[in-house]
Amino acid sequence: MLSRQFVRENPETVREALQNKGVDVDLDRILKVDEEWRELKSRGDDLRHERNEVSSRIGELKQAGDEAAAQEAIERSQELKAELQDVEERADELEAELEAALLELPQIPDESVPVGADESENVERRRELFDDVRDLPTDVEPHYDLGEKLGILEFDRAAKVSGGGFYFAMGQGAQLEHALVQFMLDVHREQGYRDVFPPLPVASRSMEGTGQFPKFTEDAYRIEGSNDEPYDEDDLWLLPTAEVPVTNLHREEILLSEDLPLKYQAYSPNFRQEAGEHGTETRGIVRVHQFNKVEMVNFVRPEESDERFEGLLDEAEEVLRRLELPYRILEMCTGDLGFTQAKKYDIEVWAPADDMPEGPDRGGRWLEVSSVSNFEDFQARRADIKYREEHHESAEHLHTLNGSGLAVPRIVVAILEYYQNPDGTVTVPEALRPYMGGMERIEGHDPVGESALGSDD
RNA sequence: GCCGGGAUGGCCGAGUGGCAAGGCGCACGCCUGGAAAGCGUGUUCCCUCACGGGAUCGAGGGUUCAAAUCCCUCUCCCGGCGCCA
Repeated sequence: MLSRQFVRENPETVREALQNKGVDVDLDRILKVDEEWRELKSRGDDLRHERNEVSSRIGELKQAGDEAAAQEAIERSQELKAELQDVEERADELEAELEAALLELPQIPDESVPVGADESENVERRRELFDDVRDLPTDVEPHYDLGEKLGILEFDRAAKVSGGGFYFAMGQGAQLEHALVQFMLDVHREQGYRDVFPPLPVASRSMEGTGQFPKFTEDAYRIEGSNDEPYDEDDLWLLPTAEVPVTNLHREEILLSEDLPLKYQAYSPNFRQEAGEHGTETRGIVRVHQFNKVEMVNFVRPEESDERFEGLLDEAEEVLRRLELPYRILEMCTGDLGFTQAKKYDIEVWAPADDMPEGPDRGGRWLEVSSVSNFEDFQARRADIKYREEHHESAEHLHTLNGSGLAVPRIVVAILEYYQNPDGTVTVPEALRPYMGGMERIEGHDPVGESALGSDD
């Protein structure tokens, strides 16, 4: 959320940001409501001032035993009360409208962010680990076919049990998920992160604190009731990312300067409805309703957030460097920045099987496995998270950042495809072997059940 | 789930209808050869260029000229009982 004062004093900056982000909000209306509110507020303050004076006079008069004068003052006070009620009711309405409107204003992009209309104008910053790629089979099999063939991914049974868009990881596939999670947590722990295992249901108020709500309710899983119905601030939703509980961990708190920078990492499953997202680009486990992810969340001093942003990117990249998976870094342009973000990088891993139009020249495609964002004070203001530099100073909003480190299923896709061997087995990346009981290759499992009888392989 | 007790500033803590005590911490000043101690000032948010004013005692509503204080609803915490993987 932008501060009222900032919007009031920098309307042109806000207007430009709205345009660059492609957001349509009636800024003039907000400015007008703010001005009217301030007028009413100062009128109300004056009335209240008078009432306070009358009120304390009543106390004095009563104590002095002057009942007649006291009665007169009480009548005056009653008049003021009625007048005050009028003014304040109107002021409260305006303030509520103002607050609601401010919640819908997006973060201002950082000055350094390239201006662009949509994702086609994002800027590729660099590619890593492409100098010495593995020898791949002539035809790399897509992860969904290979995964089923190896008996480590189950889609039909997941659809039976839970519905479309879910998957079972089985046997060595399940081991791979666990291994990746533990491996990532170890890497980030070395980088100074403290582990958090959060509650999976989060209240609406928390979704608002990180900026998912009020605009984006349709993608969340609501625990009770329908998404179309109005919600209360303590209604529960399944978390779409651990960013929500972890950032809200310190909601309405004041941290001390010695606490900062504060680096948390959280493994959690993530739940997203992904309405309407079906097709060849999302086959398999590329876009599912539930997936594992390790998320890094940082709380920092405002002056440190730029530097921490680059550090966070490097911390996420470290996972791919150790897994030896080729990837690229993409910087989002203004039009592709999310609602809450001032600046954002995506890390996209190379998945060589399916050739996609937007993929690299050598074939395959890019899969976003991490999104590293600087929210500056946008979330901190919504969630009211502050810090105090010196104990006697007043508190100010700190900066929050986060980055996935990383999304597990898409890493599974990259491993199944990039580490694929001509015989249909998959080599386990060396860094991961200690987490897989020393396993060097994923060779899969025999099928289970009647459906296995007619299969010819 | 039932019964009881709670929620006051960065922290502790008094306050049961009439301007929210006191202590700790922190900062600055005085004092001192220097320090400690001591003394003084400051230490929430909003409006205002400022002077100043307003709000604030878990949240929301009510009673009253006036609510931290009385009444109602809710949230969370603590204790006891019950149930439970």
